[in-house]
Amino acid sequence: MARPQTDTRARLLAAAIDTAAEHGFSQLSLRQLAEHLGTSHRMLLFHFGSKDALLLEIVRAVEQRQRDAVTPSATETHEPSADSPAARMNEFWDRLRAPAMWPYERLFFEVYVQAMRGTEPAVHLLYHEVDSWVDAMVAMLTDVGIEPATARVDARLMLAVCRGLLLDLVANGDPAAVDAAMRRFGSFLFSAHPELRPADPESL
Amino acid sequence: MARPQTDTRARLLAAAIDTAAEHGFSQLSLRQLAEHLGTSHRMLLFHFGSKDALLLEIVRAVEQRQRDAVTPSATETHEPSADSPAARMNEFWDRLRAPAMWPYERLFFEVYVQAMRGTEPAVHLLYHEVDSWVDAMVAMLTDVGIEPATARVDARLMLAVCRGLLLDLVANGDPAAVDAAMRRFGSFLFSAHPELRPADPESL
DNA sequence: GGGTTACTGTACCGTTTGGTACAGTAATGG
DNA sequence: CCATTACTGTACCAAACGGTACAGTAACCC
Repeated sequence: MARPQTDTRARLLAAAIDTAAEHGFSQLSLRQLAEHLGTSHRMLLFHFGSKDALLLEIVRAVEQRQRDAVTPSATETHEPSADSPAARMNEFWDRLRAPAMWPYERLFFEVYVQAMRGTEPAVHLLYHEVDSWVDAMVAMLTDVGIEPATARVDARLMLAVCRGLLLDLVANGDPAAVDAAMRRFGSFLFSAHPELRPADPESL
Repeated sequence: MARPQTDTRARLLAAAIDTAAEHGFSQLSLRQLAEHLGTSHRMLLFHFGSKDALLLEIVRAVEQRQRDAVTPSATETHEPSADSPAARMNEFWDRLRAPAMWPYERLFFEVYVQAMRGTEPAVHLLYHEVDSWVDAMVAMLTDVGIEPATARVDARLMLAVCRGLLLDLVANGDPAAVDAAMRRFGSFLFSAHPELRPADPESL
């Protein structure tokens, strides 16, 4: 047993992220985490060096997930605006609101709140957080013909709507009410930009 | 010295809320808090019984602040729709986005995140949280003539916009960008409800 | 076979945590 | 004057925390 080197470490990290998503990030202790993972806190310190180093890797994973959520996946054939704007936004929202994502959204908000307090491992999340989301949404909106100046404001607003509705959803668990509010926002957006309106208005 | 009974307690609680708003809620320890308050953790336990009891009182105070923020203050003469809808919404947002409120909004989000995890003293926040906001905004919107069915969806969306933009604001501190997004949302809302549009479009 | 590398368990360290025991002080009410 | 009430400081407790020391064990390479 001299080979693996970083194999167990990667397995532990993936399991640690899931555990943090499921049971909480801010109150996490190495001993509790190790118990969930079927190991000892001694092993976590061996593989990650310190608690902060482990938390930092979790934060980086959350950061990566946020980027992946907003960036069109590289596996798909990427033809610019293959689908209608409405279809792309619906798909985007459907991915975010899926119940399977709730633990990871809770994890995101937990890290975000710690980051806004300046707590050390979490603060790295904020470095490009809002900017990268806004940039990605601006790209999505300009891609379909909205002038950049307007797109930037619309993108920031849409980001806020997504975050606010997710905050509602993960705490209250009422998808129908949240979906209705998102559809309403879609209709606002398409009223302001009639050129984006889908042929079939029911798809909103 | 037999009189006061609850005087010091009230003073300590008010100071504890400010300290939690300024320095954080979730990582708070009785000893650190006592040091900020110029007393000892022994005193906090004497006046509040336990840490959880103290945190619960802070949570209740956060709850109260949220209700006060959304309910028109009782000190003002309360004539229905004395001001235009646009003016009332502007006033509402101005109150929320004031830098002096940032610590208390951070405190709110911190408690909210703990509540969505089910953490014990914080969870009381959620019991009537979204409902009371939505109800108050529904009242504001129906008050100016919007049919209740639409008002409920609009209110939930507006709540999400406020929360999302505040989350952006308290973490990134860019009032201009956030204000622009809120104005954009206002224009969306007033396009959907032309009867609410103010006489002076510049007031948006 | 021997040394190196990768990993693991046990046992411990100092510190901080929420909470308690207990003695003491100071003012009021009878 | 004395008992009660309201409060405060000191000193302690067991538990949990992050982190370390050290002695192993098991697989691989030479």
